[in-house]
Amino acid sequence: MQTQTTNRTPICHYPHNRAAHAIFGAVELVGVPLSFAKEAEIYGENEPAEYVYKVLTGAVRITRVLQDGRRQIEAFYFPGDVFGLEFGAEHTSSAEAVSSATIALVKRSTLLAAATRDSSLSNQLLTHTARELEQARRHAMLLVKTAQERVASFLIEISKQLVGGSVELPMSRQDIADYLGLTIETVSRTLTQLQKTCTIEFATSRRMILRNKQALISLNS
Amino acid sequence: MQTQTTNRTPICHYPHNRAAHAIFGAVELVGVPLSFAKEAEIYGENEPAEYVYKVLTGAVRITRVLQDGRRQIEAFYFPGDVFGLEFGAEHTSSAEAVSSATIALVKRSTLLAAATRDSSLSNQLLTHTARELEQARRHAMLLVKTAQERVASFLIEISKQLVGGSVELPMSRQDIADYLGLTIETVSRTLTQLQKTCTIEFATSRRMILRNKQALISLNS
DNA sequence: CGGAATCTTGATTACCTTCAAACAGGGTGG
DNA sequence: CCACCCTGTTTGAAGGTAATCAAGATTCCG
Repeated sequence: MQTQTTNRTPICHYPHNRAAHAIFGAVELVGVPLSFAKEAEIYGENEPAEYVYKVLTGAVRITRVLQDGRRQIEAFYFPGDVFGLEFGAEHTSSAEAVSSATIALVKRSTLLAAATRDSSLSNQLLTHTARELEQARRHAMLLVKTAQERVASFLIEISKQLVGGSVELPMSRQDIADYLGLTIETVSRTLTQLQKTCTIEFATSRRMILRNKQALISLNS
Repeated sequence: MQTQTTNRTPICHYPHNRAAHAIFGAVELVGVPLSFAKEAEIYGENEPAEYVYKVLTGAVRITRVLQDGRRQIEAFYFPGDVFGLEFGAEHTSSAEAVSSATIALVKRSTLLAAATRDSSLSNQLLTHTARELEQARRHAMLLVKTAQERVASFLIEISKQLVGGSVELPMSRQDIADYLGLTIETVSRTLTQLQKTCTIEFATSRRMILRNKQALISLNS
C-alpha cells in the first residue's frame, strides 16, 4: 500500500555512478532486489554488516542517533548509488528508505573476497570509499555555515542529483533539517525566504523549481 | 629556531596505528623524513597529490578554507598516523604542521602500484580510508552539538590520543575553535567553565589535567 | 468530508558570536 | 634585571541567529 502510494512519484533518470556500477557488476546479486516501504529500516546501527546495497529506485538515508534522541542524517543515496559498505564487523549507522525503494544486495564477504583476487575491483572499492570520505567532509563543512548557506548548499546538491527543471524532493522537511543540523522551523522559514526573493518556487511542498540558481550558488558562501 | 623552541615540548609516546604502519612498511620512503616548522604548509589545496605522509613526531592538521576566509579543521594527526592519501589527482584540503613536526613520505604512485600487486596492502589502504571516513562522520556529529558537548568530546578524543595524566595540547585555541566550528572566545569560556567545575585543570594554557573524566563523558551527550 | 500528519508562521528565549579590552607568558633589547 | 612588545588567551557587554514553544494552514488519505 505504502509502496504504491509513493510509486506515484515520477521516476527520475539519474546520472549513473560508474564506480558503483562496476562494484556491483563484479559479483552476483543476492536474490532479487528487495522492496522497502517508506520509512522502513534497511539495516540498523550495530547490526552485523553482512551486505552491500545499491539503490535501484527511490531514496535512502543513513542516520545516527545521539543518546538524547537527536538524529543526524549523514547522507542521502539515490538510484545508482552504493551504500552500506563498511569494514568493521558492524554497521556504525542505520539506513532507512526515505521513499519506497528497491534495492539490490551483494554479500559483503563475497565482494571483499573477490576484491583480493581482482585488483581492479579492489581499486573501485577504494575509490568508492574515498568518494564517501570526500562527501562526509563536505557535509561537515556545511554544518558550520549559517542556516541560509546550509539550505542553499543542500538545494544545489540535491538539484545536481535529480535531473530536470523541477525537482521532486523525496525527503521531508524533518529529513532536510536533520541533514543540515537545523530545526524543521528554520528550514521552513529559510525556504520561504528564498521563495520571497524568487530564488526558488514550490509547486507543492515537495516539488521545487529553481528560479535563480546563480543566487543560490552565491548564498552557498 | 622555531623548531628548537617547540622541541622543548615533551615527546609523548603514542599508541601506534597498526594499519598505518603496515602501509608504510610496504614501499620505500622517499628520502629522509622531512622536518616542518610550526605552522609550515605540508601541502596545499589543489596541489597535485603526489605523496602520502606519516607523522613521526609533532602534530598535523588538515584544513579547508571557505570563500569568506572561515577556516575549518577537518582532522588532527599525531605520531603514527598516515595522512594525505587521496584518490583524485589533487589534494582537496591542505595540511599544515601544528607544532614542529617530522614526517615520512612515500610516493602515492608507488604505493598505489604496489597495491595492485599486493592485495593485503590494498586491503590496508581500504581499511585506512574507511577509518578516516568513520572519523569524518563522527566529526560531523560533533558539529551539531552544543558548545559544551563539542568541547567535552574534543577533550575526550584528544586525551585518548595523548597518553599520560596530563595532556599537552599541541594546538592553539584557534585551532580547537576551527575544529569544533566555534569561536575562540566560546572555546575559552567553555574551558574556563569546565575548570570552575573541577572537571579539568590547566597548569598552563596548553597543559591540561583531566580531573573528572566521567563528567566529561556525560557532557559528551 | 474529516482526521492526521506535515508544513508554515509568529513570539519569545537561549546560546553563541561579535566587538572590545584586559591579562599572561615569552622573548628581546636597553 | 627590568621594561617593553608581541602573541595568545581570557573576560566582559551587547547583539544576532537559530531554537523553542505555540498555534494556524495545508496536504494527504481514508
